[in-house]
Amino acid sequence: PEPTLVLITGPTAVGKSILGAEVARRLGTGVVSADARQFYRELKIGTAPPDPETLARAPHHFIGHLSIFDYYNVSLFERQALEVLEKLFETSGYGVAAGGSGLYLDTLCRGIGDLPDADPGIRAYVQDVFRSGGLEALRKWVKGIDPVYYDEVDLANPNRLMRGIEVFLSTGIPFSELRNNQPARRNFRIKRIVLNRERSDLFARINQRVDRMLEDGLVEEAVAFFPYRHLNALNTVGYKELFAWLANRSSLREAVEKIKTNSRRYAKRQLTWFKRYPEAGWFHPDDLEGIMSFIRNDRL
RNA sequence: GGGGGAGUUCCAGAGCGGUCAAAUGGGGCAGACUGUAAAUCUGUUGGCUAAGCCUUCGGAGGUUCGAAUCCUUCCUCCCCCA
Repeated sequence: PEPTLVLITGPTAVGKSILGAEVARRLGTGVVSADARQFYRELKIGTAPPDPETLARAPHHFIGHLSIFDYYNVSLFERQALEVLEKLFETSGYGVAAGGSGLYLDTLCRGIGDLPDADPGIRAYVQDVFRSGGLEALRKWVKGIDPVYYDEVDLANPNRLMRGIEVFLSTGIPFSELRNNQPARRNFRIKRIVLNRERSDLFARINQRVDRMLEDGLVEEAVAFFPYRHLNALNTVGYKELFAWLANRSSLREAVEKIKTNSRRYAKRQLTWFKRYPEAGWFHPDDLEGIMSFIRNDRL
């Protein structure tokens, strides 16, 4: 039979890790984490990685496999994760992917095309142009090298504009031509589970989790990484707000509140993303039995 | 007790006779998203039988064709002198 990839996703703090580990345990397989911040081994508190007990329930992959100094991207993740999944499929016929990074999960399901990795030098150069010339400069540039992309992009979004430019600069081919929108073929079935709970409950959990991180030493962790605050891995909720405080741009109190509201917003953005899968099964994290039967029901 | 200042839409805070359902920011809500993604970006935010109408700018009166904006009075806060 075709192997099955069980995707377990949902907003931050909903309870993905524990449920994902338990589901993997029951299926006799392992967990591929799809959390773009738990990749970094140095970030031990602010990214809320699974605790030892959870990790012990099933083999986990892609948690702390990177350093904050490493370059990484979704495509790298796609290749590596697919490899791990193949092995999991061989032993149990199932694989579990748990995490809240929508783009990473999507890439596992449908691929992301084949483009050269970003060249750090080129990226820095394009960023310089943005810094000095602003959005206008980027727009003009994109319009000149790739009018098709210009008509498609969100012209207010610097990152999107810069990506198009960066790709053109490193390949000489317009981004709009290189981007292929056909989903990749996959040799496994996908069961998508979205975890959710009442919003008031979710938000309360988020707030509590932030308080717990603070007790666990989030501030100390942020202080330690302050010198590296410009690294992409540290442009992360929980750290960037504390960096603002450390740079004297806010009070500690304000920073903590900011962490909470930014986490809530992140959760909302995730929910918006997850709403696009009509085939997904939405469950409360406590409904383990419902989830297991959804996974085992071949007609769904 | 005397003197001065303030009460604005969820919050902060502009407005100081019409162009005000009311700037701006925050928060909320909704959304976008194929290589930075816990990133980045957008929209919306009094109600309705919606190109129109209704109810809002501490309360009550008043002036005016017309008030959040002027007057009277009441209530509540803040500051200074005593």
